[in-house]
Amino acid sequence: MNCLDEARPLGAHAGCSHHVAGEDCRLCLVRPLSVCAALEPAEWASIEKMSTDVRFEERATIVHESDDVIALFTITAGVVRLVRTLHDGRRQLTGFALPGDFLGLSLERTWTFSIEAITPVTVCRFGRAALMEYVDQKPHFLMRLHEMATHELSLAQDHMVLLGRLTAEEKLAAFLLEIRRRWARIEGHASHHIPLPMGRQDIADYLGLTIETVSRTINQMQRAHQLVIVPDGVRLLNIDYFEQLCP
Amino acid sequence: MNCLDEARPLGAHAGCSHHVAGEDCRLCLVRPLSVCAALEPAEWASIEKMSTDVRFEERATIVHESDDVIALFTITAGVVRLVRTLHDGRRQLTGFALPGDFLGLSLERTWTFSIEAITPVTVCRFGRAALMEYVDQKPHFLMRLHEMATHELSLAQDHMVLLGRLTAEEKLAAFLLEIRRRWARIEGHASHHIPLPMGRQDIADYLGLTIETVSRTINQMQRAHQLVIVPDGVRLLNIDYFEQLCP
DNA sequence: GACTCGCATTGATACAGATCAAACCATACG
DNA sequence: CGTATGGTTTGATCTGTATCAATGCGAGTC
Repeated sequence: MNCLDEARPLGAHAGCSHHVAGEDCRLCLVRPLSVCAALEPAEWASIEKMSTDVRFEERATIVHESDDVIALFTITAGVVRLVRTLHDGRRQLTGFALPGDFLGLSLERTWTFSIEAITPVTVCRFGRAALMEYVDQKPHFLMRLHEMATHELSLAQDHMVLLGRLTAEEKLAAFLLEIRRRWARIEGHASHHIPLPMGRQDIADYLGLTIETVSRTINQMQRAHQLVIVPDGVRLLNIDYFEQLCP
Repeated sequence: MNCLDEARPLGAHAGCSHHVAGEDCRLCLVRPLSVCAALEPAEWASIEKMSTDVRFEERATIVHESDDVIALFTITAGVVRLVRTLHDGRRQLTGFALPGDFLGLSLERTWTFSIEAITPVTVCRFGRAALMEYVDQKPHFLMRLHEMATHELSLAQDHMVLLGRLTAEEKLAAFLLEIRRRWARIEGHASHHIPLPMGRQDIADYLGLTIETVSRTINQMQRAHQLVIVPDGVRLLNIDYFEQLCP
C-alpha cells in the first residue's frame, strides 16, 4: 500500500496528505502542459470528479517498483525521479518528472519503476478504474495518451544514445539543455538560469556516471567559464558551448 | 522517397519489390504475434485491403531517419535494425525488429530512426493515411497500439539500465537472453541455440560497446565453457550462468 | 587454386571514468 | 556556540573498456 491507494484513510500515511477540496480544472496551472490539454472546457467537470490533490514530502516514495497501479497522476508542483534499482544497489534513473508530466501512461497493472519525491510534490490523482472507463468513452483522450507515450518513447531513444555513445562532458551538456528546455516549457520562456532540484547523485544515476565524475565535469565547465554554479542550480554563460557538445 | 513510398511504381526501386498478390491474413504466420492480434477474423478483410507485401534485400535501408512516415509495417520475415546516427558517425542501435514486430507505433509525421535490413526482409505494409482512418474507427485497435507502445517504453527503460549500469559481460548475457526469449516467442519454444543474424558491430552498437569488446567477451564465455560459437550464432551451454549475470 | 573482400579475432597500449579516501561546507540542532 | 550530518568537491590511483594495429578466416570470384 502506498500514498496513492484509494482505500487509504485520509491522512493515515506518513509523507503525504490529501487536499480533497480545492481542485478546480479552471484554475489548474499545468493543464495546458498536461494530458488534460486534450479535453474541452465542457469535459473538465467530468475529469474533476475523478481527481484528488495529494501532497508528498521531500524524499517520500510515491510508488514503489512493482506496486500495483491503483492510481495515476499528473505532477502539479515539485519534481520527482523515476528509479530502477538493481539487486546489488546500482541505480538507473529513467527520468525526472516536472509539473505537467503525467505518470501512468502505460495503463498496465504494475509499475515498472519507483517514483520518489525530490522536492515537496503535489499531484492530481486519478483512480485507475475510473480513468480506464473514461478512456473507453473518449477515444480522443486515448489518442492523447498514445501520443504522449510515443513521444516518451522517442525521448527514451534519445537517452539510449546519450547513455551508450556520449562522453561525460557531452552527457552533462545534453542534460543541462534538456532541463533548461523543460523549465522553459513550464515557465513560458527560456532562461540561462537552470534550477537543479536533484542532487549530484541523481544526475549521475540519470547519466550513467558516478557522482565524482558529475561533480568534476560541472566544475571543469565552471573553470572554463561556460557556466556558474549557483545555490539552486547553474547559470549558463555560453549556450553555444553546450549546443556544440550535442552531436 | 524510399521503398515504402505509396506513389512509387512497382519494382522501380533497387533493393525491394512488391508482391501485391498473395497477402491473406488467414495464412499470416506472424498475425498472432503482431498488432493484428487485436482484430477479429471478421475484420481481417478490411485490414487486408490496406496492406501490401514488400520485400527488401539484405542491407537495404527501409526508412531513413527523419523521412516522412508514408507507410507503417509489420515485419513478416527477416530481421532489421533500428539505428540512430550522430553527426560524427557514432551509432546507437535502439533495437532489432524480428518477425511480428510492428514499426510505426508512433503515428507521428517523421521517423526518428533509420530502419535497415540485416537479412532479406518481408514486410506487410500499411499506408499511413488508411491506417490512421482505421484507428479512428476502431478504438480497440488504438488501444492495442497503445499497449504495444507502452510495452516498448518499458523495454526501452530496461535498455537504459543496461546501457547505464551493466558491465560488458552483463550486457552480453542480457542481450543473448533477450534474443533467445524473442526467438522463443516466434518459434513457440525456447532453444539453447540462438541465431544471431546481426554482426558483431551491430551488437556493439546496441550494447554501447566496441566490436572488439563484444568479440573478446563472447570468446571469453566460450573459453569458460558457458557457450559455443556456431556459424549462425551461439549455443548456450549453461543458462544459469547467463541468468545470474542479469541483476 | 589464388586473390579479394568483409568481417571477426587477438594482442599491445592508452585513457576516460571508476574507485578509494579525505577534506570541505552548508544546514540543522542540542 | 560547537558539533553532528548529508551532500559536494578534490586528490591519488586503479581498471575496464577503448583504441590502434595486425592477423585470421570463410565466402565469393576469376
